[in-house]
Amino acid sequence: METPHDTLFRTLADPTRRALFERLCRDGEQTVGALTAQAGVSQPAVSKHLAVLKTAGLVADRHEGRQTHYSAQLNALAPLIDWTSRMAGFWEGRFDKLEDLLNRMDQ
Amino acid sequence: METPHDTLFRTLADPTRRALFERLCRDGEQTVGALTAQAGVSQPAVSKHLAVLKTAGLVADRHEGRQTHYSAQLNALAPLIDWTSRMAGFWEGRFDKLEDLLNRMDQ
DNA sequence: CCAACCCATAACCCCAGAGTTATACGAAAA
DNA sequence: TTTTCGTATAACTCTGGGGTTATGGGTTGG
Repeated sequence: METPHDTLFRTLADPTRRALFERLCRDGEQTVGALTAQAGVSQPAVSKHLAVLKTAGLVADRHEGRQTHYSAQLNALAPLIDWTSRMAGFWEGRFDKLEDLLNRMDQ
Repeated sequence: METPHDTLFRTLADPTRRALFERLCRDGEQTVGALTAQAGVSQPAVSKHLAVLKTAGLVADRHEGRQTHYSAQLNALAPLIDWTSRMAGFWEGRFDKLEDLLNRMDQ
């Protein structure tokens, strides 16, 4: 069986795929064509990556006529945050960890 | 060129390797033998994974006699936190995001 | 209806990398 | 010194999965 962490890390490990997800986070909903234009790989490759992202719950698709719009689903990152927090929790106290996060976000 | 995010995600994508890192976070410093005993793979495989983790800065090694002790380096997770925060930042305001993180840590 | 278009799927190639066994190397023990 | 132990490296195999081109399946426009 594959845990949510397995799925997330594996899905985000590929640079091309992660770039697609980042773009959807940055620029919002995009069509496959728009994504392909900047992906640096062929359209079928983009479609496959989007399918993987969808399976992982990281994106959602919306069909409109003959084009498909994809959008990022930020909730799917929750297991990643959980995992990081847990790893951090093994080390330092809760408040230290929080402080770190806040400082990091401030800069 | 490979960004810190690339390295981190790629390194943590493998379940066996991530399990090794998690164990080092949980139980602290461990010898290769101790890690091998629970890894479910051969000792050379464990050594290779540890080498990859070391290259990524996720672990440090300490030689004592004929055994090598490995320990987790939590600082190396910083780019992962940065990345997650940045993705979250594209979506919601800073306070909403913070609230989410706090809620998540509370449970 | 037919053509052009957008996207998904099929079929295939190729290689990075995770696993193995065998072996080399340094340190402790005999 | 010789042997045994702990770990790293070498050499190799093999599978997963990311890339490609070709094609299918709806959808819009002429």
